[in-house]
Amino acid sequence: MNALFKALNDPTRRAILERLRNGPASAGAIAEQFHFSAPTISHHLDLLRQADLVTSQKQGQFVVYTLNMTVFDELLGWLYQFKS
Amino acid sequence: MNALFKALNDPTRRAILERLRNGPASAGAIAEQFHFSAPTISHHLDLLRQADLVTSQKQGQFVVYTLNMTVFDELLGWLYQFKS
DNA sequence: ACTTTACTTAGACATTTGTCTAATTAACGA
DNA sequence: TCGTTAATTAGACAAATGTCTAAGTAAAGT
Repeated sequence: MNALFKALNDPTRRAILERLRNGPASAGAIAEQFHFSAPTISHHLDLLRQADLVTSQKQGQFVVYTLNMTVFDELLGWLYQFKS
Repeated sequence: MNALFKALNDPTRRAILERLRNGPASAGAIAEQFHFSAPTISHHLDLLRQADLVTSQKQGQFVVYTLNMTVFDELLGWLYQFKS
């Protein structure tokens, strides 16, 4: 839960998630959209993975990141307790 | 949106929100539950207010904090775009 | 009036965070 | 086998964050 909120607490990481809504993408393809260095994006992807918001598979040279939506259920569950 | 995720990215602040589910409470009453100093809790409450997650009204000596659930709709809306 | 109670503001400080450059690893292509 | 491309790891650094103590403000009690 901590890792989840931590991962979501950054506009770049949220934008990456939104990017991944359109389907899986390689680290490089993701990085192209942002004006940050590759290591920075790599670090963001790492935090997203720690929160289990994305998964990654190595495909040849590339590392393909995929959105994992099941984690959102946890968040929805937490939110739901406030909806009386 | 930034203020919202920022406010949620701390276990103490989330615990305060959960405390407030049981109804409004004064800053002091909230602070009693935690082993942090009053200024620290006051600061957390400030961040929650900045995110509009709580409102505060002064009642005599006391400052009563109330959960504002309407903000969760914004979060639910953001989440919803991922639920294909 | 003075003291106490409730809370916030101000300022300090260690830790965490987001970013960078440089170096490293791994796969591909000629 | 060598150079290129894709990505991560390592290390540095400024900025943001969470905590504290001390000081300030304001309402209530006596």
